[in-house]
Amino acid sequence: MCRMSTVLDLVFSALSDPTRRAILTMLLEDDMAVTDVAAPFEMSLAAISKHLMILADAGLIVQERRGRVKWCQLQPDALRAATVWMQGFGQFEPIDLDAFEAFLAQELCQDHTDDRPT
Amino acid sequence: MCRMSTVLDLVFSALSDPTRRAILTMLLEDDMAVTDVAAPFEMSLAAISKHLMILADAGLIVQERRGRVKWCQLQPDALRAATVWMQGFGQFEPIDLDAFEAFLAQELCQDHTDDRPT
DNA sequence: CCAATCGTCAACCATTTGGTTGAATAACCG
DNA sequence: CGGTTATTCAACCAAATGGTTGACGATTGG
Repeated sequence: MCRMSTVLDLVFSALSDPTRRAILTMLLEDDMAVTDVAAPFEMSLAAISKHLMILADAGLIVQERRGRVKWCQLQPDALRAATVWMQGFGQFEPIDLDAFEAFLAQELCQDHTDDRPT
Repeated sequence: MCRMSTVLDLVFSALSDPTRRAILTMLLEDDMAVTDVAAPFEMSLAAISKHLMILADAGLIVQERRGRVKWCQLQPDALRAATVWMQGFGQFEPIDLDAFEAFLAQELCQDHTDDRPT
C-alpha cells in the first residue's frame, strides 16, 4: 500500500558503480568542477556528467553552477538512510574505522584510467 | 593496475533492488525455503530464484539444499565491507538503531504484492 | 567581438537487468 | 512405480544502463 524506499533504490544503485564510488572518494578530499572530476578517468566528459547526475539524483552530491563551472560537493547525509538500513543487518557492532582508512588509502593510490576493464 | 571492489559492486547492486531488500528483511526473521520466500511476491518463482542467486553471488545469503528444498540463510557479514565503505562518508557518527527499528517495522507491515509498480 | 572553455543534450549503440513462460531435473510420498 | 512438489534451466522479451559522438548554449577572457 504505502511504497517507500525509492531513496534506497537510488542510493544503492548509485553506489553500485565503481566509477561513481571513485568519484565520491575524490570528492571526499575537496569540492571539484565537473571537468576536473572527469580528468582521471578514461571516459568521455559526457559520461562523467551522466554519472554526476545520477549521484545528484540520489542526493549523494550537490552541484552548484558558478559562472561556467559547475562545482560538485559531497553530501554525506544522503548516506544516512542507507547506512541505517545496512546496520540493521550487521549484528549491530561498532564500525571499524581503521578498516575504512585502509581501504581508502588503497583506493586513492589507484590508477582510475584502468577502471572498468571490459 | 590492481582492480578490486567487485565485492562492493555486487553487494551494492544486489541491495539496489527493492524486491531483494525485502527478501533480506524477511530472512532477518528466520531461514526460509525458496518457495516460501517467493510466496508474498506477485512474481514468478523463477524470478525469485534469480534474485536469490544474485543475493548469493553477493554473499548476502547462503543457500543450503536439504532434500528437495533449498534453505536460504542471511549472511550479515557480507555487509561488512559495504558498511565500512559507507561509514567513511557519514561523518563518523554513531548509528541510530531506533531509526532502523522504525524503518523495519514500517517495511514489515507492507504489502509486497504491491511492490515494483510498473 | 571572437575564440576557447565548460557542461549538457540528443541520438545512437551494445550489454545488462528483471521479468515471463515452459520444459527439465531431482527428491519425496503413497 | 508414478504423481506431486521444489527448484532451476533455457529461450525469449522490454526496458534500463553505461558508454560513444557531435552539436549546442553559456560564459569567460583577450
